[in-house]
Amino acid sequence: MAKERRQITVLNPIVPLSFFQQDVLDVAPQLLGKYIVRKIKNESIRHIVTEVEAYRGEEDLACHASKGKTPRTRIMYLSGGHIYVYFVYGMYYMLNIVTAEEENPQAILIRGTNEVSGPSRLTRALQIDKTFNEKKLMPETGLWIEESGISLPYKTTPRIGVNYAKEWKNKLWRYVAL
DNA sequence: AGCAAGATCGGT
DNA sequence: CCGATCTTGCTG
Repeated sequence: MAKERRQITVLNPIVPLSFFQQDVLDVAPQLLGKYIVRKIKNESIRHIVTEVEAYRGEEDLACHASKGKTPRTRIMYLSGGHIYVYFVYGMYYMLNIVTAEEENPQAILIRGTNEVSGPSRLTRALQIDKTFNEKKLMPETGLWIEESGISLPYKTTPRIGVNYAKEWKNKLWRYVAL
């Protein structure tokens, strides 16, 4: 007689797209401690988000949308939960999550996890490139966010690499888990 | 069509 | 501190 086996696979709840459809300054700190999950073939890579930055609207000179709606920035005008990936310095992919409602251009740059430090290292580790651009955070995409039940304490600092952004460079919109 | 700058990283 | 490397948006 076969031994009875119960499959006790405790799944972390998937964070719904609606979570991202609120102001970026509310969403960004809440993202710390959550899992970012990347499924490649049969393997699921799970990192804990530890560092993010908020980019908020056309008036924010550090935000790409400060140039208005262009071929590149139109992704930021989609509803929260869309994925915005862009290419910089000729070699690096940056992963962002769009927030807020449609036509309100905001996004969160994911800068680091418990496994990697630096936004480009993250996309390298999770094998994320421009093919994810404009897709949504969901299992079908191969990239999504899961609840962890943990809310990490954090500090805020100015955003990195945006010294061109006049007074906006001083906004404390970088959130780093302690 | 040409140009300057960029939400970075790794090596001096 | 500096170079790599190429997309993007702006200028003309």
